[in-house]
Amino acid sequence: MAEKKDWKETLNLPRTDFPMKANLTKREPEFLKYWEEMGLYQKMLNTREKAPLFVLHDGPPYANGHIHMGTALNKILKDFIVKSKRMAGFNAPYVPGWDCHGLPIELNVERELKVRRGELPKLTVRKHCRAYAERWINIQREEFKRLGVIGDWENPYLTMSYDYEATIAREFVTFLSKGYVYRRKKPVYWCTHCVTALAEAEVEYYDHRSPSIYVKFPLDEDALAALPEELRKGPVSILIWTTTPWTLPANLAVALNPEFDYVVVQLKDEFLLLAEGRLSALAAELGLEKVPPILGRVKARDLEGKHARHPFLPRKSLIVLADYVTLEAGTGCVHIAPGHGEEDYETGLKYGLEVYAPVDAEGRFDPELPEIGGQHIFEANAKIIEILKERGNLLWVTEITHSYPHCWRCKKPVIFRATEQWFISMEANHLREKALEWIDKVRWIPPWGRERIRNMVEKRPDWCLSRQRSWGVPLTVFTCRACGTILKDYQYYEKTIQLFEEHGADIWFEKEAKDLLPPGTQCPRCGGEEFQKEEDILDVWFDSGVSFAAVLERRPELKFPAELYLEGSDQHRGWFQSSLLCAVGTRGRAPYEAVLTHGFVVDGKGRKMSKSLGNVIPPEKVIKRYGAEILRLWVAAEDYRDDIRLSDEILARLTEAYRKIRNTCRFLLGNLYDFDPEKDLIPPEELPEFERYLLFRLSRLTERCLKAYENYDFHLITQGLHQFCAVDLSAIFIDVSRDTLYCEAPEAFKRRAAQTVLYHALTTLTRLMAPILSFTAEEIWRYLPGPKEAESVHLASFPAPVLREVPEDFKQKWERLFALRSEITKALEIARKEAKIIGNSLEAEVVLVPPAELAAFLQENQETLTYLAIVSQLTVAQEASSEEGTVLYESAELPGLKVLVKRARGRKCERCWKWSETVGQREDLPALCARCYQVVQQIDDQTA
RNA sequence: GGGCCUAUAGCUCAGCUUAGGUCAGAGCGCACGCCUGAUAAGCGUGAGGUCGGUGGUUCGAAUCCACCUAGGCCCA
Repeated sequence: MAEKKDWKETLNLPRTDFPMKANLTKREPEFLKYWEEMGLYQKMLNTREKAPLFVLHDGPPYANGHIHMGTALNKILKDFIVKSKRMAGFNAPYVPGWDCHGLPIELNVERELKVRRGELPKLTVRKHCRAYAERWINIQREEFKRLGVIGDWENPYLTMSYDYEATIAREFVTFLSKGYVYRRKKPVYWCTHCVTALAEAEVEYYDHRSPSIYVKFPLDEDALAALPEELRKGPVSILIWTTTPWTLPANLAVALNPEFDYVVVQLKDEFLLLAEGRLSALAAELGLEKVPPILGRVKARDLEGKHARHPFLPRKSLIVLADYVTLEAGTGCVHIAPGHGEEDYETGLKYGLEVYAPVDAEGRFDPELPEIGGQHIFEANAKIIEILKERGNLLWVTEITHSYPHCWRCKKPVIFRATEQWFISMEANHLREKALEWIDKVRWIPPWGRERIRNMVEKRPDWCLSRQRSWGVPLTVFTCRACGTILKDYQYYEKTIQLFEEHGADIWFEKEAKDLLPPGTQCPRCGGEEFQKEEDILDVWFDSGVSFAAVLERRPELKFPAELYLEGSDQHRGWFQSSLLCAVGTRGRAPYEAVLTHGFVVDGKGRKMSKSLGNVIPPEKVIKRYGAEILRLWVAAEDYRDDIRLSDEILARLTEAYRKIRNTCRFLLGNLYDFDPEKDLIPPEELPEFERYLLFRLSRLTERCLKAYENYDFHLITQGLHQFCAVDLSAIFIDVSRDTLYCEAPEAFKRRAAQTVLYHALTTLTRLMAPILSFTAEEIWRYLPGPKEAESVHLASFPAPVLREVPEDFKQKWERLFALRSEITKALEIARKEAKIIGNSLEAEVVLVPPAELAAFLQENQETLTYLAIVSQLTVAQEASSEEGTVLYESAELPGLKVLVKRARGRKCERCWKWSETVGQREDLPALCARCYQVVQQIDDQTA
């Protein structure tokens, strides 16, 4: 007897070099290099030269520090959009940018150089800042590229490039010349020791010991008159509490909360007005044995606009309402000095009070002030307390320790002090109103973005543009030295802007006003010829806010307005808003048609990532361990409109999902090794029903994915692709078709039909996944059989559905067949696990006993069900009973259906492993079933 | 404290807003089997949910309303 033949050689087993193991960490850099060398970005544009433009305008990240998960998420989402829009037929350029100016960089540079603000010349600081920003741009650029994000990385936009700086100045001057810009005092953090304004970020909080005083503001006649009858008997004073006596000289008002109940109480021979909610606390603080009796009640609203007398200056203090007054401390009555506090300032604006701050840069009171003029404010505290005592307006004095802002350099306490600042008016030219109109016209995704930015724009104060710092674009303003007139006309600044184009904004600090102005400039008001240039720089939000002018309008491949801005939801206050205001103010419309927002990256429990919680996962760590592809898959799998969770478990799950998709594609490739689509592809209408049904399922997937790309619903795509791989292909089509693919003759129609489905599935999946799984799609692309549409998958187009429509009864028939299949598998599982009469399903014969309504259907589809169930034999009978060695299962899903499972008849074919009574019928090849005998004969004939 | 948002099985998501009435679904993971011709693969079955909580509207709510709790972004 001949030795046992190895039937494997006669089978069409999968063949492919496509590796099962992704090895992403190693392979990704190779693809990046390949894309870079082929000039992929340029080619992506070239192939869509005449297509309609879709401009996604990049919001510039700050050029400081490594990228984090949030910036990675943002850039990956943008990459999905750019790639998918291109595949969908648009010309989708992507010009990344960086935000380069501003305080954080300046602070870091000072730290590196170990110098304080003002110790180095501005130009020197600026030079170092520029180099610093450049350094981080280069680092971040590489980090972004590593994520597989394709764009014009060689020509990004930088807010510090000369032409960009010139644009900033140009746009500012436009605002200036159109009358939006004005100058007004506003309190800012101020260090009297360092003699400088401080930014929020330059302030640190430490405990500080301050006087704590209760001060009486005697009511003026108008206020007394507003009191109820019974309270008018004697002098009544509003009682306030403060820890900064030195701000009292600047007091212009006393604020009450309109919601609180105010009372007048008698304390010894004095009548005091305060909030009822603070009365007992006050009594305790003063050490009183009992709470003073309430003489009457007062409505805050009745006192609004009336007056109190200043406790020691010959001046009145306006009684105002403010809802930020709390009952947590003090008396419920708050002393207001608009020149020395943020809230005081806002309230002052509301009531038309002067922004009064009689304190010089070094912290000394104005010389004109009686008794305290010329004294340093902190030293004057004691003197002021003494004066209050003399006037009889001090009720109580102690000391408290509380958290108080300090200068980050000299560690001394800072103050709020009003200084001249530049603003853009929200009211000039109806800026606020027009911005709100455009908010309504823009498409906000998700829709609540509109409400959010609307609330902010409705309430926001005028835009304070000036910063007392070095690293930025100067507020290009000239003022006449003689009469103080501000030059607002555009013509005065043309030369400056020209010089910025050539030399950058440094030139403003290098040259004098006369060299920046056109020759012979005279003040339009007084004819003066000497001018002063402004020294402050612009808020960096203005820099990025005009990116539409510097980038969209100036780059030939882009256009204004953009189709889309896409940033985190914090940018409703930031870039979305600054861009909107800049564009509406100068162009009369929003710079974007639509705004898409994403949430923030949080940990597995939904908590924000922070150093103190120790739950930060840097992108680099994920890339090193799993590869950028897994990071991309993560971005695509989560609904980014909410907060986006990231944890080890999530990454583990995603890795599994990735493997499933990859392996499914590998199987498809392996079974197409001898398939030439140009020769072997079968038109859908000629395919058998099972194959047609799968193409229909594939087409439904295609349509759903294309729609999801349009709606930026990437997580639906990921779920859809994964599910199709796991269920439609792996569990159903592949499992069922394996016999056909392996065992039929290579060119058999049945096999080619199955391969046709595999081919369509593969090319469709590859394209659909390309924007998301960019590396893997490209890898598969290289192995695709037949001629390719393009050298890179990213130069291809999205697939069209192969078989969009099938008749309704066809669909129903196949849904029914799958319902039956699932009942058969349940029965098989019982036979396998409980009765242990079979191992794999081919060892089984199934007898179906249908209810009457299914009888005909089962008869007609007996053969189909046999291969769908992957059993060796399947028959339909009227009746069946359970005997030894069989399993009888009664379906719950399909009432009346019984499934009998028993061991298959005949013998196992050594080639195809199906059981058949035809095995052994041929003496020359007794190990084979009839089908395999025939196939092997055929192969022998051909090779002979 | 204010504005906006989120909360469905261990994980990621459907369903909810455009009309409240299939027993709330999917994939993964898990458990238990099978296979060894996708093999550091593949297949099957199964167990998992008070739909964040409490009230309300309704004959009936995961779906509508109110409040609460937890979390996020932006302010104060």
